[in-house]
Parts: sequence; structure tokens; C-alpha cells
Amino acid sequence: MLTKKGAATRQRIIDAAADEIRDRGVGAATLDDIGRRSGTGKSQLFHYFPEGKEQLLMAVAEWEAGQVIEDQQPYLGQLTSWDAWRQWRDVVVERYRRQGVHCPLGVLITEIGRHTPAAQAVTRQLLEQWQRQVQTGIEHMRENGFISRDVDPVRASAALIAAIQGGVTILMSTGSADHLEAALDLYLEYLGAAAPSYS
Amino acid sequence: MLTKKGAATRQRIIDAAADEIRDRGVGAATLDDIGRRSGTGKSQLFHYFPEGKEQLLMAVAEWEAGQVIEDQQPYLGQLTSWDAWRQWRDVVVERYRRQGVHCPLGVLITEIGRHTPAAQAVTRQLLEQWQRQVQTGIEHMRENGFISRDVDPVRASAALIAAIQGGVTILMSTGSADHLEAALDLYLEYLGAAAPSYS
DNA sequence: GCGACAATGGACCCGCAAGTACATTCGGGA
DNA sequence: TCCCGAATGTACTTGCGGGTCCATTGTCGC
Repeated sequence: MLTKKGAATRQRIIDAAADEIRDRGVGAATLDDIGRRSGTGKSQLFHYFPEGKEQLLMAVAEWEAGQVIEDQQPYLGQLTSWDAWRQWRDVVVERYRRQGVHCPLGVLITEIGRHTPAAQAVTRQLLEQWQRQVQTGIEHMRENGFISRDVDPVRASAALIAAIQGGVTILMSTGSADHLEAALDLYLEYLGAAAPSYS
Repeated sequence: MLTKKGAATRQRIIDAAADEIRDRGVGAATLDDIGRRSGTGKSQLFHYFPEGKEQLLMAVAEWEAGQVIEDQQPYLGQLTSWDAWRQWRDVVVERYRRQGVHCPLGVLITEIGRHTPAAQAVTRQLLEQWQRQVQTGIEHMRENGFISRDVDPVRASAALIAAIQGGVTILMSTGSADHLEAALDLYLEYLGAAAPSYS
């Protein structure tokens, strides 16, 4: 019920839709454009996503969420030293600075995630997953005495996610990554405050 | 060229548009709905905003930006003691928690501000204005020794704005204000870290 | 009170983009 | 090789929403 070729086409459509949405926003992205961009027609689109735009949007949301995690996973799983933290910080800043407005996470949260409860669920799940990884990192650092016992891993990880999210949103609105950078730096300073081993 | 009645109608239209956008997003808000909600027809809409939706959106953006500042001004102008900071924190959290999804700032940044460069400028200006006030507060606290000399007011205020923004965005996506609260608390803790007079 | 212009109501137009119908080609398993 | 369902192309319908027109009513200055 889905040949190899079919699966490839389906993915091409998702890619094209994601690109189109990043470029022009979910409101301005039309099915015709997506079809054209993916080198297919609208008929395929409805062939693979019979429920239409909604369904395609959901697929894009899930895809983008996966991309975000996949992209950060190698760093997120290894937040066990200050060096690793700093490296992760650099990756985040660099990545978003380069991407600028075309940010999967930002698009997901500010464009797609609002439309339907189902899409919200995807967003929420992504945020939870992300936060949990950070939390684990903080806990690890705390165990090893690099981070003060006064730091609550749950609240601290929540704050970090919010900080990144805010930085990215502002980046998307103003084109400047200064806020993102400042937020991350200050946050790391906070984490390391009571621990002399931080830089 | 604009009678008293006319001005009132114009404002009613802006209000209705703002409401409609908060409720259903800028993409789904139709001129017909806005007209109906404001108790006017589409003709008035074009009477007062001859350039159509774009122009109306700009008016809404400016209006929302003004609301945000006006709302916080009394607190922002007085950030000269830890008590004032905490009070401000409470106001921010409480206000956004109550408003939930219907948040002027969030809507401005994530919905309207993306559409046109002109709207982006409004957003940028709002953020700058906001940040400057926070910055002034930090500087004042620093002068008086409540905040460590190590804290850079510019970066710290940028980080704080990002944190709030991120918290609000997450609130709008998930309905929970936990992130906002955690982020604000953490940054206040950071600010007061080197000063025993905090808390 | 009257004249000019602002304010309002409602019918209308038009284009675009979502969604449909159907005919054709492809591809892979028996 | 042949057949069935999957994959694809094209042409079409339709509703919705931005934008226009014009006729009517209201408001304010003199």
C-alpha cells in the first residue's frame, strides 16, 4: 500500500512543505506551491494526505520536531562537563544565527503549533523531551558537585528551555541573535555560580 | 476629516481586530468577522483603513505594543528595590497566566510582527523600549550595590527579555505558565546572586 | 436650517487556493 | 507476461475572503 517510490514522494512533499512554510509562513504556503516545489502535482498531495492541508501540516510538525531533536541529540545526551555545556551553547547559538528566520523549532511553535490541538501536542511533547534531556544533564552535574545543590533541576531546565525559546523568537522577529546569546550565557553563569570549576 | 464618532468607530474596529486575532490567529481572522464583531460593515473598515488588511494589521500592532508598555510602565519605571522587582515579577506572571493564550505581546510577535517589515519595526521598537527600562532598573540597583558589578546591565536585560518572551511563547503553546515563572525566578536569582540583601 | 463632507449599509465582483474527478502510467508480484 | 493497485497528470468545481461601488443617513460648522 506504499511502494518505495511512493514513500520517497511522500517525504519529498513533506520536505517541500516544510521549506515553503519556513520561507513564507504557514498562511502563505499554498498546496500548489508545495506541489510545484516537490516536483509533483496537487493530486499526489491528496493521495498521500487524504485529509488535506491539516494532515500535511501535522506531518510537517512531526518531521520538524524530529529534526530538532536529532540535531541536538549528540550534544544533549552528553551534558556531563562544563566543556560539553559550553560546546552545546556554541552549537545552539551558531546554528540559530545561521538559520536566522528559517528555524524549524520557531516555525513549529509559532506557526504550525497553534492551529490545532494535535499540533500543540507535538509541540508539547518536543518541549518535554528536550527539557528532560537538559534536566538529566543538570542532575548529572549536580551529582558530581559541579552545580550547587541549591539549583532545582526541574525549574532550571524549564527556565533554560524558555530562554532559548525566547531568544529564538526574538531572533525571528528582529534578526539579531544577541538576546539568545545573552540568555544562554547568563544562564550558564547561573548554573556555575556556586561552583569554582566553571571557567 | 474624522469626527468624534468616526474616531470611536475606528478604535472599535481596532479592538475587534485585536480580539479576533487573539482568538483565531491572524491567518484565520477575516475582515467580515472583524466587521461583524465591531458592529460595523466591511465598508467602514476600508473607509478608515483604505489600504486594507495590511494597514489594519499595522494599527493593531501599534495598539498592542502600546498596551504592553502602558500595562507595565508603572512597575518598569520603579525597579529600584528588590521588593519592586519581585512585585513586577508577580504582575508579569499573574497577568500572563490569566491571559493565557490571549496575550497581546505574544500575538504581536508571533503573529503580526512577521508579516511585514513595518510590523517588525514596531516589534523591535517595543522590545528595545522594554529592555531599556529593565536595563535602567538594573543599573540603578547596581549603583546602589544591590547587584554585583560583574553583571552587565545590557546583556542581563537582554537575557531577561528573552526569558519572558520564551516563557510567554511556551505558555501560548502549552497553556502552562511554569516555564515563564521558572525563567523569571532564575534570572532574578542570578541578579541577586552576589548580593546578600536579596530575599 | 442647510450644505458639505464624514459615516454607514449592503450588494457586488473577482481571484485564489483548497479540494475533486477521472483518466493514464507505472511497477512489482504470481 | 499479465494484472491489480499504487503513482501521477490534468482539468475542473467551489467557497471564501479581500476589495469595490454606490446609495443613504448622520454630523458639524456656519
